Amino acid sequence: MSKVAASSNRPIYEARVAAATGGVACADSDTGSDLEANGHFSHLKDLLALPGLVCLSLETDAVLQHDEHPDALFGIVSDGIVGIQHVLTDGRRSISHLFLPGDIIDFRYFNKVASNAVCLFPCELVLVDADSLSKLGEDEQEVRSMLGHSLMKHWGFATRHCTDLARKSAVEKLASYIFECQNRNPVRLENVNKGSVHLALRRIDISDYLGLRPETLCRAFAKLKQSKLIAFNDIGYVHILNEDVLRNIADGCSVDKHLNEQRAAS
Amino acid sequence: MSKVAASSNRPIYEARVAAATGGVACADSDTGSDLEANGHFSHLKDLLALPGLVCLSLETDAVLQHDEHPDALFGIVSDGIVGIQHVLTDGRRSISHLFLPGDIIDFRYFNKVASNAVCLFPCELVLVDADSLSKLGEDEQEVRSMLGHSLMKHWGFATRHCTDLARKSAVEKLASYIFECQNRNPVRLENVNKGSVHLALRRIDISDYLGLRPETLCRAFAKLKQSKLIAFNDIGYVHILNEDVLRNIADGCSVDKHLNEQRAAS
DNA sequence: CGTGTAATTGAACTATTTCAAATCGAGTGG
DNA sequence: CCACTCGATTTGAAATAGTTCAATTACACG
Repeated sequence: MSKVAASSNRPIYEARVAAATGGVACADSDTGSDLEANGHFSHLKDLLALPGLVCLSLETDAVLQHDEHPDALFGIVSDGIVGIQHVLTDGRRSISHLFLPGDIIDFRYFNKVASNAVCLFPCELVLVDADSLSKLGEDEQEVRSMLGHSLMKHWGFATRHCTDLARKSAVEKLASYIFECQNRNPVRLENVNKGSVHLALRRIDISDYLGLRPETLCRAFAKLKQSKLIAFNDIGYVHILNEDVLRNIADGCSVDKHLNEQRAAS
Repeated sequence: MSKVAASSNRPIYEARVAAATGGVACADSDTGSDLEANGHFSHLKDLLALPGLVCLSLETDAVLQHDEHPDALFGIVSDGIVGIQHVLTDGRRSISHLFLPGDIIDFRYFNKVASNAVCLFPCELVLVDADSLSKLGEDEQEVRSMLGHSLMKHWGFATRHCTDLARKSAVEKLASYIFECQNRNPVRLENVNKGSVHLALRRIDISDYLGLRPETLCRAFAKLKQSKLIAFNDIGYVHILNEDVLRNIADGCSVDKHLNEQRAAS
């Protein structure tokens, strides 16, 4: 369980990285509880304390090569963000799925997807193989059950993301994404400034995730800002000013009506 | 295991319906093998032979009410198509996921999705609960493993569908959908006329699935037809005339270049 | 204080939507 | 068997949201 690379230049996950740098086995203080909170699984600490787990450190844009770790059953994202990226022959890119810290990447059918798992930031992954898993004894069954739940949860994310992509306008997609960040991001810092949501990704990645060009995404941000629904405070964070209206927009309540009202009033 | 309604006016699944009408327990001749082929699971026959399983017959547009069957762990679609449908407050509709005959709908996290499972055709569903499952004895574990695999497969479908929705043009989406039908549809009839693919859904449902308006979908069909890439034979079926080019389009190889070449040549 | 990348803005262009109208097809009743 | 009806599908023309491309600004880093 050696570390290949360390440190991250992002401020957001600093606390987590610091904890993880001490080694995964003793990451049961702070990181552990975050992971647990996200995974709804009480035995994650035991799982991470297993001997012989491989801990991967990957740089931004690194592709997760499953063939290099054929024994790995699943991987837990302990830091960074992994995206499932698909590139059309054309060159057009899209990100279809996100794995945030605490999320589990199930490798069992991974090879069936013609896309790559790409690190959108420097990432830390803990790989779990069947052998290590069997050392858990009677808890192994519970881990496998957790795997199933994790999978179902991610199927839900993917399904919801499809509804975002299918019929929503750029502004609606963005509003929906902001709430997705609010719900999924396990980072505790957001509790400090109430209503402040970390956007997790760079603009370009958000636009790939939402099926928009960066320019369009930028204009969507501008519209929400002009309409006084959100404000930018720190870099990478947005402050939700009117959660009700923003949620209506995310749910597809004739966006423009709301936006035009707001903009006319200002 | 009583049948509420029977018969379907669609020609496609006639064989299956006929087999299933004899009762699920004895559907191990034809239907069983189809289901098996789709589910990659060799014990489905044993599973379907379990006593006490609930067999649901649902009409078109019926919503699958999971609360009415709280004990059900999962359901196997034995006939018809179930779609996960989401309606925006606006009224805009989208279908984010499809369950075809042989597919397994996992109920464990079903309530976490704010969408409805809607029958897009008259459907037959076999519900499996934990009690019945435990009667399988040592095979139970294998069934649970199969559940995991099914889930992973469907996560893959959802992920791929996201890439279709995100950046592809109407024509590309349609081409992609045609191949999805070719791959996923377990109906054997398509083997009879080589190259003939059953489109599974009505135009309106395909358009909901692809995030397009019916008019746009229709124009996409027209373009593929004009370009001599597909032809319509029987109703609901398309014949693929140039699989290579169609696949290039589906993979996003600058559609219009291809289409314009083809149309110029005609 | 330059340098390079990411983010933003503007203006022309294009694909998709929208709305309205026509056509098709299955089922119904005479 | 044919006319009729209702819903699904198709076609057309105008409107619009998003893309494209080019240029500018902002920002982190050495």
